[in-house]
Amino acid sequence: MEYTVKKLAALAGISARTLRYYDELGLLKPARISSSGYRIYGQKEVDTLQQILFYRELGVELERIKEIITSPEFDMTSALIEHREKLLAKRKQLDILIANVERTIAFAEGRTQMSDKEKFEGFKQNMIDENEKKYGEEIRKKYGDEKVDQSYRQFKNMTKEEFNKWQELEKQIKETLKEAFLTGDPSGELAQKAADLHKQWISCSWGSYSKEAHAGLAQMYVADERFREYYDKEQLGLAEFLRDAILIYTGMKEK
Amino acid sequence: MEYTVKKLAALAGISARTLRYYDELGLLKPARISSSGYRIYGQKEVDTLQQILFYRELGVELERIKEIITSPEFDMTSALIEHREKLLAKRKQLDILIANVERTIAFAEGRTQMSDKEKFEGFKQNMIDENEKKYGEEIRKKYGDEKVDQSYRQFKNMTKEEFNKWQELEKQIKETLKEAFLTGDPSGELAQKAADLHKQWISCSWGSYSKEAHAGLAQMYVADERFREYYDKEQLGLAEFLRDAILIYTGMKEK
DNA sequence: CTTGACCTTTACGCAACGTAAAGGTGTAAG
DNA sequence: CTTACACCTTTACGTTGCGTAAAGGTCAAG
Repeated sequence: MEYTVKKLAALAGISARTLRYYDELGLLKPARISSSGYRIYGQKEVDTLQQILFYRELGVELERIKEIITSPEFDMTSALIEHREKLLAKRKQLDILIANVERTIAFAEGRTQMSDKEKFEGFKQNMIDENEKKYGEEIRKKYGDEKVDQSYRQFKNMTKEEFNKWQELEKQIKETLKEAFLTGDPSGELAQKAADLHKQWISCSWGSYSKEAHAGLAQMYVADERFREYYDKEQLGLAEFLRDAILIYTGMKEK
Repeated sequence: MEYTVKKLAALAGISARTLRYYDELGLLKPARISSSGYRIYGQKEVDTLQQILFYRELGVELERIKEIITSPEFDMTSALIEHREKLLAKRKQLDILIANVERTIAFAEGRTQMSDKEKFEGFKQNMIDENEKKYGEEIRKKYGDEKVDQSYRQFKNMTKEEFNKWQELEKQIKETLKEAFLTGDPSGELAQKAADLHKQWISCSWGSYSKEAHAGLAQMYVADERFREYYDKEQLGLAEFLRDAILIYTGMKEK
């Protein structure tokens, strides 16, 4: 299939000017020029344009895109896989923004508290990592946490001490779990310690404890993406690892 | 709390230049100017900036944003609700793009066919609404859901039938629960039906079932915000209501 | 053979800042 | 006390990714 500027533009949902501009930059040259000077694009150009638009969507500058796709090491398939990852990350950021707007609505209606910092959650691009690295926990402690904790405690109707213990346990579980994950053995000492910490953790919020409930929740950690993501975003496979550790801990699984 | 340019910029994840530019445009004026000529922002400005960034995120021009937020009919809460809708629409578009990149990967590997038109699905902006109106659920079913479901199924290692049942149950639980919520009685017939559906639901992903596990999970529904939000975003208090219904269903609570 | 929808190049315009330049301010440490 | 340094100010020009004319050539249909 061959396309003129207007036709390719219509197909891709961009303007003809954009295509001429891309030609001018040397980013996307037409396959050939017709006898009357018209730009004619072919199959290869269609695919390249798709790549360009993926990069553009992700906020890459046109000059940089040119460098990337004209590089001899450029591989279509691995580029696509990278696009996928980046798009998923973008979606996560969007999810944070949506959570933000929902929280802000609740705040406007007086249903909850909200710190100034929380009001801008999800806007920052890669600032997320930067902030974490630069200031570590400090900023969060200073502005956000006390208020946030307050509202969480309300829901969990815990005392401040109970809540602190709960939070501390959560941190310990994650740390122990990540360390245990490196051993690869869910029946090992570290993994079993994580499972024990996890038992204490759920005992905090449930009044009681039972092996069955614990094992059941472990299953849920893998089955339900709300939980799975929470652990897997730290380390892929961590949710599954925790499940196995708990199943062994509760005696629901051998070895 | 009062902020200088740099501090507010850091809070919101933008540059100081941007704040000065917004001042220049008359989009966001500081609350006052210090004796030495410094811009000082207050609480009101923080909230306005949040609004501005929501609009900016949605691609609205600064001049237009100025018109909107300085309009006498401007209502914060309804604006936020609109933001939420737009952001959800944006997420839908992103989902289409993600489905596109996944399809393109499959195409590059020769696992499927793909038309030129399909290669640009998800790039176009307002095409979203058009697509929704024109094809309704069809496109999503065809491209989006199937791929998404596939990856979920992998993690849950369910067959397609099991997965469909699981999804169907989830929908029924929500519907029944919302209806039951209106009666206000967690021991009533509808609420108990929801609890029973919920039992079936967890039986799908856990191999087994126990009352203790079920009751434990119910506690977690209120204690853990990951779960709580899932139900409370439908209707505030729904998570708590479900917990009570399940506790009664499992005989862990009287009345 | 004319009309209208396409195509061409050239060129200026614009939004939303980034990036210096040149200078004043605030405060903590030597 | 002053010196350093991180902040603040205004002014002003630069950049990216196009939009939008202007002035003209091309092509298929009626």
